[in-house]
Parts: sequence; C-alpha cells; structure tokens
Amino acid sequence: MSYITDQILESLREARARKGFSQRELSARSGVPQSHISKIESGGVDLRISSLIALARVLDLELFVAPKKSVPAIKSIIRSAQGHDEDGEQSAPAYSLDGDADE
Amino acid sequence: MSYITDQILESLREARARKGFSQRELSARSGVPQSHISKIESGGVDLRISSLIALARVLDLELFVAPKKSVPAIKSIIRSAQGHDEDGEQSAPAYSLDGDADE
DNA sequence: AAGAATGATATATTTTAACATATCAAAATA
DNA sequence: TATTTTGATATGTTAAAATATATCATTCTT
Repeated sequence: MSYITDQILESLREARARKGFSQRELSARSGVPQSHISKIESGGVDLRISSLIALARVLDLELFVAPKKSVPAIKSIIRSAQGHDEDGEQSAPAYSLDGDADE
Repeated sequence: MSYITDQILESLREARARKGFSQRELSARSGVPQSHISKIESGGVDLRISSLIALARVLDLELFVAPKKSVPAIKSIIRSAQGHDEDGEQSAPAYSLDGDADE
C-alpha cells in the first residue's frame, strides 16, 4: 500500500516538520513540485532515486543501504541522534533578556 | 555522473558478489530484468525506489534515510557488520576429510 | 578446443514518474 | 471575519524507467 518504506516516509515527513518547511518551501528549495511532494509524502508514488535524494538533501538527510543484520543498531543510532527533540524549528527561546525590564 | 549514491551502488555490487549471484540469478529472484540490473549497477539509471528495494531484499539489504550528522556512526557500524569478510559465498572449506587419505 | 555462463549493450514498446498549472477545503494568521 | 497559507487533488504533457527479447565478446568450465 506504499511503494516506499515506512522508515523513509516518516523521516521525510518528520524532517520537513522539524525544519518548519511547508511543502511549497520544500518544493522551492528542492526543485520538486509541491503537488508531487504531496503525493510522495502520502506514499502513493513509486518515486525515483533522484527525487528522494533531492528532498533528502534539503532536509539534511542521507540515503543508505545497510545489511539487514545491522539494522537494529542503526535504528538505535538514528533514534538517539534525533529522538530527543533535536530542536530544528528555530523558535524563540523560552525566555529572553529584553522588553521592558519588569518582573 | 551517477544518479545513485556511491554507497548504494557499491553495496549492491558487493552484496551480489558476496552472495555469488550472477545478474541473471539476481534477476530471476528479484523480478528485475538482467539488462536492467546491468544498467543499474553501472550507475547510468535514475531507478525507482521499487526497483532498488526489490534488489535490496534479495541481497539482504535494507534501504534507509538518516540524519546527516549520524552518518559517520552508521557507516562505522556497517563496516564492522560486514567488513571482516562475513563469508557469504559458501565455498568449500580450506581442507576436508575425504579423498584417498594420503598426505 | 567446444560449450556454457557472464556482463554489457541494442531496439522497440509500454508504463508511469515528473512536470506545469490550477483549484479546493481546511487551517493558520491578520 | 477576511485573508493568507497550507496540503491534497486534478488534468494534460513530456521524459524516461521498465519491460521483453536478442545479440555479442569475454570469461569460466568441461
């Protein structure tokens, strides 16, 4: 029901969200049309490697092939590398030092 | 000069060699035509995910996307998981106990 | 040396990703 | 509330992957 792997699909969606990109912005940066990104993220397309790599690059992701037996170790690494809300989403700090100094 | 990543390309070629499959045998097992496998392995094709996954499955490989920053750690894992001639290539043992016992 | 197996290459056809573009309903923001 | 932004969806076109099939030179086998 989806040409692409769940791991890849989720990583794409999550990385875009993390970076705070809209599909249109990702489109502008990667060169892949927004309409196509939508199809890709919904898993309904058997996309080409070049498309996947183009998206991955803007999202600071890299594509791999690994022996099945090393998969658990790799997934564990990936989890620890991003799992603990690695920020991205440049947001205002929880508090800052300006505004009318009061309180 | 090659749509696909070097890491992927090498892994495909190396995994097939390790398993001792000819392109024709890999073709039979994966459903991907031999002529196409040849093109893929030479890097001259922007192949679709489904083709890559089909080949990977037969070769006991898995496709991934990982954050760029975790790439070095992952590559190190991959190296240690296969690097030290992981055999495959079921070959005759270096010596065996039969034949006319002499020498 | 003869025969089989291998990887590369070629041609013609079918299938489909990728594209440009536009629209839509829902969600976010003004 | 009015406006913008967002993701999903639709249509028609183009480019290219994928297929089936066959051939060829080279490398293993026998």
